[in-house]
Amino acid sequence: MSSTETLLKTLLRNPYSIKSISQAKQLHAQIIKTNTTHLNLYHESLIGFNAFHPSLPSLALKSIIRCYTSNGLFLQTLTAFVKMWDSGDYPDHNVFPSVLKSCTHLMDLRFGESVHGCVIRVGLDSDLYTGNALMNMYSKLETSGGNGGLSDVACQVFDKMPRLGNVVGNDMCFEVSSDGNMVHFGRNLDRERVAGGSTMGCSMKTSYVSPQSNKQTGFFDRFGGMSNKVSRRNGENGALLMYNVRKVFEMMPKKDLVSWNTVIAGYAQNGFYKEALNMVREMGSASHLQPDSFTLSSVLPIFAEYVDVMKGKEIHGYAIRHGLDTDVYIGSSLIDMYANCTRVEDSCRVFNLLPQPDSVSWNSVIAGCVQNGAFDEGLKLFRQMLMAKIKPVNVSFSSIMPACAHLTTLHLGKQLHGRIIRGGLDDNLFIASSLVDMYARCGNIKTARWIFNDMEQNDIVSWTAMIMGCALHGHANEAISLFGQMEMEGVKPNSVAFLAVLTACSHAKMVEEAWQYFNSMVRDYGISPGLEHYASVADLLARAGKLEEAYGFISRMHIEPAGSVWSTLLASCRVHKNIELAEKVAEKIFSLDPNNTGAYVLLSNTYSAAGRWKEAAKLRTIMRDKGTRKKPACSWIEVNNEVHAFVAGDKSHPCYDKINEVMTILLEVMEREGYVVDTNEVLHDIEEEQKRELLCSHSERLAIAFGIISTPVGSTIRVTKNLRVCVDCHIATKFISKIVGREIIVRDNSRFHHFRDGKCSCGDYW
DNA sequence: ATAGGGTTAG
Repeated sequence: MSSTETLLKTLLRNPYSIKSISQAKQLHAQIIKTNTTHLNLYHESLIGFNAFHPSLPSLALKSIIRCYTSNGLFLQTLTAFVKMWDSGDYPDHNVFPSVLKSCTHLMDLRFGESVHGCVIRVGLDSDLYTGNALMNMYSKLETSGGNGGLSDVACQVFDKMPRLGNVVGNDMCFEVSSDGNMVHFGRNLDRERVAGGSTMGCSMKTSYVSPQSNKQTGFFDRFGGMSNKVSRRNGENGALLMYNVRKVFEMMPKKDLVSWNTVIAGYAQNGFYKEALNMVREMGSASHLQPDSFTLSSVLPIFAEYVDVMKGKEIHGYAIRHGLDTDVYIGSSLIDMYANCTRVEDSCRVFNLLPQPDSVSWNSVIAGCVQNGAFDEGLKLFRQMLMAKIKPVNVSFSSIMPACAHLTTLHLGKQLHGRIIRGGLDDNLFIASSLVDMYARCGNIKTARWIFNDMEQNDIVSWTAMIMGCALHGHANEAISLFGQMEMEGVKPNSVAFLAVLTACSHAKMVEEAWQYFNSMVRDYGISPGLEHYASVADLLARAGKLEEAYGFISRMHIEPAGSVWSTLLASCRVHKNIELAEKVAEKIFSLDPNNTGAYVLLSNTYSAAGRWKEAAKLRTIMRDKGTRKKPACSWIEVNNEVHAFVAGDKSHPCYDKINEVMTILLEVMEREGYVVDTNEVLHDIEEEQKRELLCSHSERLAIAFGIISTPVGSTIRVTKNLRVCVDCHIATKFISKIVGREIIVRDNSRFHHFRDGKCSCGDYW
């Protein structure tokens, strides 16, 4: 504490040292000028001080209230307000906006309603600033439920706090409908009508001191209040929602741009999109006011959610014409809107044009990239953000973590986790869920489970992350058991959760169980299956060898099957060498997508596998004529933060000689132990020895061989492939894992095969 | 006194 502050405190503690109002005013001015960290202390002192100088308190309290609010000391604001009210002094138009703002931040609707009562009583209900603050409060705190205004969660917080005294026998001012909702307010209502209801008023006899005065922030983040755009999107069912905002608005004799913007934002945030847009129009016609940056950044999220890029662009154009396109608020909304419309490049363009991107702009563009699958770009931007000295916040971590999860870069994820813990952010629901997902996807199920168990509440997202992690890594039984536990704990599965459990079934060849879940989803939960659910079941049937059944299932889908759904069946036709069906399926794919090169290759390989070289060659000719090229199968492994990628027959790696040496030795041992190269699947027009060589230089095997020579003995080898693992490689890797005594994890886009001691976690179900 | 960004998807 500085010497000035000490002096001030001493003066305040010795009220007799102050002799006149003017001296007091000087002191007071000094308090406001001084650093406000210890405002709390000053306030306490001031209260004592007031007792000796009864003429002073109102003056001091009035300015200190504004001071508290502008420094985020919202509870102190309310305490001071109560003191002021108690002292019988009327607050003025400077006080109410601050007090109402504090109520809004503390999510205390009931206190706010009381304050509204005071506003009316004092006769300030026509004050512009006060009205605006009132509308803001109602639009943020009122929910559609009939519980008198507070959401369940908010009630829990609220009930723990000391309340104001009961309101009995005052001349206040709310009319209450039978369901407890306030439907009208006004002055001088008949006392009798108010008495029996659940009315709140403003006889503030008790003081308002919360035990939580040290922890004033955090409500919003923890309970997803107004900082969460999803949680308040409940406009469909809330007839009463926005009623009071509207009412205040209509009663305001003077409205300015802020008033309009507040109502528009209220409508937009509560899901009344049509009304919000109508108000923008009305604002122009009725008041000749032009939309400003506030208006636009309230409206843009509507088009983001509607995925209406044309309307979004209109706004963008308007912003440019009015020189508002470099505004960070509009910029962030535009970034989000474009990203939501899957136009990440446009998001980046907007971002790059911002002269001074702030934390939210950075987080918007990072989230935009990650949500559209541009993981590397997201990570790059995250690093740039750190270099720009922008401190990562909650949102930053939960936005970037999925990038680590999908790239399975465990070391990066762990680094971020470290930062999260050091920042004390690990109890955030979003962050914890994203961590569970990251660890689970990286195969670190134990750590995922540990974080999962440590969470205060497990919602559908964290459950699903857990289930999906188990499913992808072949722990089907654990996934299914988790799903059961989730249902038992009353967490209702959604379509993503069902997808996760179906994936688990699919990975373990559990056909019966899959049907059960598929049917239960429709029957018990009324969720209609999406493309992914169909794809998952079809994939399961096909891999299980029930090819005809899979064909029938896909044919009977009630939505158009995408090429990808047919493709998994085609891949299985190849594995099971069913040419007739493969031809039928390929036909379907070509009718949907004539240039699907993957299908040409698969069909051609199916012919090869069955020894029908002519047809295979014919297809390759067609492909060549069409000029289409399949993206080559590619595998990669990360060693020391460096990615080493391989394609089949790849001799370009600097360590190729070593790799080749290892593979030759391995092949010898493998064949001695019973491995037979399945040469059937390769082209017929090359020598047998060449076939062997070709097979033994699959991209997966090159990557594994490199892993063997470049990573510590005993450590896990992690390889990723951009296509499905092939059968021959699968068998070979089982041998390799046993011979070198290492765990090998091969990921083929969607599933992880854990090879250990000659076995694979998937039970040879490829 | 008003506005923008986040977790699960074979």
